[in-house]
Amino acid sequence: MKDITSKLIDLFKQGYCTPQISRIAKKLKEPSTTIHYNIKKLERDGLVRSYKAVFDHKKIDEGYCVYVLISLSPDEYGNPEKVAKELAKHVQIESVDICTGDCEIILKVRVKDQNEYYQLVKTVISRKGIIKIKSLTSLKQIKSECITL
Amino acid sequence: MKDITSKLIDLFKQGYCTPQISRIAKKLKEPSTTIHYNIKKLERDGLVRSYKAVFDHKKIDEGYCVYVLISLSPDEYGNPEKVAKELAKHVQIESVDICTGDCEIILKVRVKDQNEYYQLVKTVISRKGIIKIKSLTSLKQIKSECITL
DNA sequence: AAAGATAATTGAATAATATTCAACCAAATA
DNA sequence: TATTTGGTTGAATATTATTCAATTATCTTT
Repeated sequence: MKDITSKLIDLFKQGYCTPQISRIAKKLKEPSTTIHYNIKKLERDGLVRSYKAVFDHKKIDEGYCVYVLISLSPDEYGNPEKVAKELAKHVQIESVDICTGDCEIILKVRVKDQNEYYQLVKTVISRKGIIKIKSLTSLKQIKSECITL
Repeated sequence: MKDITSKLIDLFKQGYCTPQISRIAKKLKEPSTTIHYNIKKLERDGLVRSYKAVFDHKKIDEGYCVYVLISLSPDEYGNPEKVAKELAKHVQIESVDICTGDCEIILKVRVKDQNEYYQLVKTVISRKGIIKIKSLTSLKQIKSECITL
C-alpha cells in the first residue's frame, strides 16, 4: 500500500486546491463566466494567495496546539525579522508574527503531543537571542482559521 | 457593476474550494483515480474539514491583526466555553482557543485598522465575565496559515 | 457633455477535469 | 488458506473550467 495520505496532507497545507466556480455561480445566482472573471481578477491582484485545505488537526497528529510568546535579548531586539524568518521555516510552526507589547514574536505551533512540543522548544525555539519563552497551551479550539469546530 | 468581489471573499473564508486532483496526480506520479479515492477517504474520515482560500489580509481590509489574551472573572472561570462560543460568532475573530496559563481565552482578530479594533473591543470583546484583556498587536506577519509571506 | 478608452458581464463553444464503474490486487482476519 | 475488506487502476462518462467574441457599463479626458 502506498502512503498517499501523508503526501496529500503535505500538499494541501501549501495549496493544490482551486475554487468551485459553478457552485459559487449557483450560490450567487450569476453566470459562471462572470464568477470566473472575478476570481481571476482576485488572483491577479494578489488578494488571494492560495487555496488550501483546513484540517481536523487532532486527526492528523497535530492535536497539541501552543501559542508561544517570545522575548528577544537586547542584541537581537532591533532585528526580530532574522529570528522570525528562521522560525518560519519549520512546518510545525503555523504562524509567526512580529509583535508589540509583552513580547517580540508570537508563534502558533501545532505538534502531536507535549513531548513533541518539548523537542521543538529544545531544538528550534530555544536559540541565541531568545531570552524568554512563555507557552500558552490550547486546551480546546473553538474556532480555527475562521471555521468553527 | 455588481460587487462580486466581497461576496467571493466571504464564500472563500468558509470554503467553496476543492482539490486539484489531476495536478496532484501529476505531482505524485499516481493515477488520478487513485488520488481521487484517497482524497474522498480523507474527507469521509474527517481529516479534512474544508477547502478554502488564504488571503493577503492587507489587501482585503484586514491589515490590522491582534492576538487577544482574555482573563475571565471567577464566576465565568469554570465555564469558558460559553464566552468562547459567543466570541466565535464574529467574522473578525479568526480563531478562539481555550487556554491554560496566563489567560483563559486567546483570540486572533483581523480588522481593517486600529479604530475598527477599538470598536470590536468596546462592542463584543468587553462583556460581563471578562475582567482583563491584553492585546498583542502584530506589526508584521512573517508566516500565516502555514504560508510564508 | 461627448468621445474614447478601459473594465466588467455574458452566452456559446471548447478544453480540461472530476467522477463513476468494474476489474483487479493487496492486506487483514478468522 | 479461504474470505472479507480495503486500495489501485484504466476506460467511459459526466461535470466543470476556460476561452472567445460580443455587449454593456464605467471611467477619463477634453
